[in-house]
Order: sequence, then structure tokens, then C-alpha cells
Amino acid sequence: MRTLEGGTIRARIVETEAYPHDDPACHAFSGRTERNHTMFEKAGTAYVYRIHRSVCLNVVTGPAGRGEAVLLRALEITQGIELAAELRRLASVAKLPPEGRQLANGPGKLCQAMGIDPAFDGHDLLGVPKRDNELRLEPADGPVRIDTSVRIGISRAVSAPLRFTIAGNSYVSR
DNA sequence: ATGTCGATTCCCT
DNA sequence: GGGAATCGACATA
Repeated sequence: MRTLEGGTIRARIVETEAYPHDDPACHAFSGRTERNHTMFEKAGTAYVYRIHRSVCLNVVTGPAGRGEAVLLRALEITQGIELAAELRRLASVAKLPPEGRQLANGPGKLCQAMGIDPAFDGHDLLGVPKRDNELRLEPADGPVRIDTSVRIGISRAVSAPLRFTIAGNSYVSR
């Protein structure tokens, strides 16, 4: 859930990738640096970084000091679609599939659609909600069927089956 | 100080 | 499916 001045956006996480601490593709693999240090925080912390012109959001999963996280790759926006489209600067590409599929079907796109910037790096996604400008994780609505596949866009540990998508969901990145 | 390289996206063929 | 854009973090010197 994301609350900002313009309103509230709710979304369901439909696609993720895992980056375990002992995985060569994990940013924390070669130790702590200025860029990845929030990955070593406790589970539930946001790890936000820039790549090219985009921003990516990860949720730290390991205990403090471990350095592992899950990258959010796609969202199904369930509330505040108009605001999300505005943040993405898309005119009216905002309904149900297949039109709204392009709204948050990528790591950078979902951050833009939710108004997430590097200022959220280190933010506690499970903590007490603030009054505004908040980003937080909420419990899932129910059990879902999960598909497993290979991660996208990386050059190391290419064949590790660590990409997870909600089966049959049309909002995944591909 | 300088060079390399993306956990991406968009546009083109 | 392929390549360019583009910039900060990181490694090397």
C-alpha cells in the first residue's frame, strides 16, 4: 500500500525474484558497500537502488547482517489506478488487462507507478504506518498458485529457478 | 581521475 | 529479439 498526497494506491505483488546472500547475482554477494548496505538490515526493510534511469524496490528477507532480498518485478494495481497512471505519465492506459498491464509490469515501472524513489531505501515496510508518504507491505488476501522460472536480465547464476509469478496472472512482466 | 557495467526501458526491425 | 540510452556505483590506479 502506498499513500501520498494525491491519494492511496493499493497493489498486489504478482512477480518477484529472490536474491539469496550466497548467490553470485545478489548485490550483497561480494560484501557490504555503500550502495547495498540496507540489504543487510532486518527483514521487511526496503532496499531501493537506481539502474540506468529506473528505480528498483526490494524487500529484505534475511535476518539482519545476512544480505538477501526479494526484487519486486510486477504489480497488479487494485486501487488508485488513475493516480498510478498519472505517476507513470500515461494518459489513460489504466483499466484492466490487457490495457492496464503495462502500468506496473516491470521493476522500474512499478516504482514509478507507486511513486517510489531512492528516499525509501532503508524504510521499514512492516513498521507502524506514518501519517502520509507511506509505503508498506500488507498481508496477502489468500493462497495463490505460484509458478517458478528463471530470473530476467542478469548475467550470473542465470539458470537458478528464483523467479516467482502468480499462476495465470496477466500483469506479470512476461 | 578514469573506465566498466548493469536485478531496465523504449524503440526499431 | 536486438541495441541504444545514460548515470551512478564500484573497481582500479
